[in-house]
Amino acid sequence: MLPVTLKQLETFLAVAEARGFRRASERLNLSQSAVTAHVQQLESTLGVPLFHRTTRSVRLTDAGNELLERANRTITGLEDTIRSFRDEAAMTRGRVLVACAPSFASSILPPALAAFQARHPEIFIQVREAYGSEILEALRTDAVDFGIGPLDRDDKDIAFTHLLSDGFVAVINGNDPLAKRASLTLPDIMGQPILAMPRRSATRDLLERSFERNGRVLEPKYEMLHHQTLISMADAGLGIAVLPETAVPPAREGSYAVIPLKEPEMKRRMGILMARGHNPSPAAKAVAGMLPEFVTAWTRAAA
Amino acid sequence: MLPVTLKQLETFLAVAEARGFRRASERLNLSQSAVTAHVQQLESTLGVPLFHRTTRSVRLTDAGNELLERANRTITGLEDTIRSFRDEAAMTRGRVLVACAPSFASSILPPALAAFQARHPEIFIQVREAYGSEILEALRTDAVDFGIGPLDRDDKDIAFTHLLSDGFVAVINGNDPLAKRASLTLPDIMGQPILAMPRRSATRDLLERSFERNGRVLEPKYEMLHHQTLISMADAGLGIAVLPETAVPPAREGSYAVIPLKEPEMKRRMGILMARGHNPSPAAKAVAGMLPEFVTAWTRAAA
DNA sequence: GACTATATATCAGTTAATCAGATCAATTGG
DNA sequence: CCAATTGATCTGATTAACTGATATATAGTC
Repeated sequence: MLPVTLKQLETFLAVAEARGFRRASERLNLSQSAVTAHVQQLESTLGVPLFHRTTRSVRLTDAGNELLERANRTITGLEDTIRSFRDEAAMTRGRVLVACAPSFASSILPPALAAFQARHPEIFIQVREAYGSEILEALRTDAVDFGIGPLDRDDKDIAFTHLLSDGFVAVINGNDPLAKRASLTLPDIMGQPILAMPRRSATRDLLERSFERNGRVLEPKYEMLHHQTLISMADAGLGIAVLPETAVPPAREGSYAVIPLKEPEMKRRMGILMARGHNPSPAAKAVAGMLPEFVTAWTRAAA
Repeated sequence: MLPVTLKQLETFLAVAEARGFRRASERLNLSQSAVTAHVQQLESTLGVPLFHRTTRSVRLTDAGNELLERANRTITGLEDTIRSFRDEAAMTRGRVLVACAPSFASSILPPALAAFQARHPEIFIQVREAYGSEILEALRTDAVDFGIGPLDRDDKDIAFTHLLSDGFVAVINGNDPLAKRASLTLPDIMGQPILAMPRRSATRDLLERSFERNGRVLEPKYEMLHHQTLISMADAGLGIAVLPETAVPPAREGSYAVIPLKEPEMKRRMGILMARGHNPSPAAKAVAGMLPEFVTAWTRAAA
């Protein structure tokens, strides 16, 4: 353990600058005796006198001059460090990495990020679109600060904060006979060509399991990576796209129909995923913390 | 005043290296609760979490990694500083500047310096030969650590430590009638050609004042800068050299005679001169401190 | 599933360090 | 010569720091 304290060094610097113990004590809001004690402690641990003192003048010794330089560097360095970390805490600095499920990334996240960036332009936010398993992997390796996605199964390494329960919708060409229905069931669409997400995605998994529970096998006609592609294909009358509702922009007049899929209930719980024991930075905490508000705003707008 | 302490930083470093609060506490000879407290204080003042903690693992956050670097630099820098000053205190480093009267510099000082350098080869000692007034000037401007010379008059800015009382001797050619005398008085030599030091020297001053008190004026035949020159000239029969006894090497067989000048007593008190309020470095203190021993050795040898 | 071992967090009590205030000695300027 | 100022020193009181016991959580084991 180091035999000096920062107080001693700061006192020393103050005495050197103020050229007097008494003046230094006033500047430090300390008693003069404390200043004397600190300097004496320093001199004793270093084994070298630091000041030539008479009652009328205080001058640095050669050793004192050397310490002045070194101590100044140390103290200002520490001040810089503290300031830098406080900036990060005040979120005028820092970076946040998020792994986000594609549906959320394309719907609710953008306005939330825009609002955050408007208030904290210095924070660098990086979003990576990822499927459920990739999100968990990224969390486990500390590659991201937190994830946004579905909770597959309870994982004791992952803390889950619920954001919304996401239903599924069917997207169909406006002229399709089914387009007029207020809601659809799985049997309604089983005969139709299905446009689905690729196998790796959690959405696809959920859909597949629902088919299996109803004694069918999901055999998509097309398998597309991007939601927008699926929607465009459904709009073109190529089939029925089955997508999480968050992934589908509200239908414009005279275009495709968006119809909720009911029976069986296929809900996936979307939320914030964080590695248990992961201590989020202030910026990460702030980003995650503002999400619920934008979720409710989005659900209100969709209704 | 800085809101962090070195203890906190050291504890943080220990936890980071030991990857655990408990192991760190053992390494620091501290209780685990103290370690926890220190880290929490750091996190609180910086506003940023430093560790991801589970009961099983302690990992640095991004902020923690940054602090690790900075704190390491700070701590090792301070350790270097302390080591450097301790080296100076242990006199394996340092420099000493001395202003010394010529007589002392040519007689007692050399063996003393040799002995000191043998024990402390790393200390750089610089000796400047100087007359009394020059020594005082050097002391007042902090140009030297201490001086060795005569004390002209009491000066409240100068602290004096007595080393020896230096008498005067006459140096005469061995065949001179006066050479057989056991001692001489001022009237004995007043008729003779005098070989004396230049006007600026304290020795010359003292001699001049003694002549004046006896109603005479000192009119030296030759005025030489170096003691050895005066001695050689006296040896050659050119006159009587009047010198402080410390300035004259013991006479060799068959050469010039060295005869004490008595009546009037002309003694000058030689000693260590130090600016009052000047805090000598350990090395300077050591050099000054070993002088008395060599003074007694010299006077014993001369007797 | 219960149990053990191990980890950090928390709290209360004690200890040690720190500081303020008064006093002293030394020095300077009026 | 006196008043004012400065640094050193001492003592009592306050504050901060540390320890030890306890609580809580988790991973591994039988």
